Amino acid sequence: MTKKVKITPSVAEQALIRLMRVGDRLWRESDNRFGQWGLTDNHYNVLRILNGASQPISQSEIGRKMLSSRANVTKLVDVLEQRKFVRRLACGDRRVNLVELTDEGAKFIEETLPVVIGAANEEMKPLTREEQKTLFTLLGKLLEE
Amino acid sequence: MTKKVKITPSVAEQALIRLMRVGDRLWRESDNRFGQWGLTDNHYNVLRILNGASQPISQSEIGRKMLSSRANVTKLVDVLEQRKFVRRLACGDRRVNLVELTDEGAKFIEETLPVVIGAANEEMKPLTREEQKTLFTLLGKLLEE
DNA sequence: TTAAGATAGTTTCCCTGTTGACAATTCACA
DNA sequence: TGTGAATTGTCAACAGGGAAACTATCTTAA
Repeated sequence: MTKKVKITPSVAEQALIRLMRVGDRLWRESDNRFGQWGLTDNHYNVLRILNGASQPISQSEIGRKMLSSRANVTKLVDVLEQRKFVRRLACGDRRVNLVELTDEGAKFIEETLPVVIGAANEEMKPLTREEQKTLFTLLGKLLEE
Repeated sequence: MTKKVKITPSVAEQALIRLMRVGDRLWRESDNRFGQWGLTDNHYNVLRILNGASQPISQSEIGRKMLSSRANVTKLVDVLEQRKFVRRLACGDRRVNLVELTDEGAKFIEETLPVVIGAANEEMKPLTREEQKTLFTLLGKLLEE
């Protein structure tokens, strides 16, 4: 038996580890779910962002909103465009591509939404509505710097 | 302007989205931190698991504890062994490799621990100790099936 | 006006992790 | 006892995402 390091984790660390664990599990399950439609979680994320935006937005803006590299946004939009869920528009600034949700993309979101919502509710079922709210606000505090 | 889908997210969904966001951020920061020592978060994870185990444990056991595929555990242990942080032992069952932390591995953990702990505390600073505890228990409820 | 710097998107290369196939070994049970 | 099923670790192939280099374009300031 070799030497071991005695570690007594603080509350902060324990909470942090669980956060990472839960997050990891959610990302996996989410990715599985979207795989069923030949997409990644991140692909869907782009669709949701575009659906939520009041106007077409640039790729770099998308990248900023989802913490993804510009390079990756290019790829994501590529496949979404190939699937006709999304359209690239030229605009005044010739460096930028504005991206817009197509009707087909909106239809896709509409059709898949029940599944996504159902999964989320199922996921959070172990918590009461009140607990979900506290969780929400606690996470909010962590998110703002 | 194309058609949009009207979405009014439930509390469950909102909490879930924040969970994924926070988790994602923590994994990124964590990976950055360990990159400084030429390791991945997951490499370090293996070390911590071995340090916490009372005896050498098999690779598949490691994989189970960290939700990683057997194939990946092979690679992780490969580099840790190359770095002399870890040792593979034969055992009764000739299919399995028992893995054990070396003294050098323990030393590495000991030296890097302050940084890791400091980062965790910094991360959770926006929450009071009480809030950290509630967060911890709420996540616990989500983790057990 | 023009030259230096900033910004957007793409491409290429690399790293990490998963899946599936495989060989070696062990287990279950007829 | 012996045969089919399960388990363990490894390898090859593949997919997703990041970083850096590159081009095109725009902005700023002299």
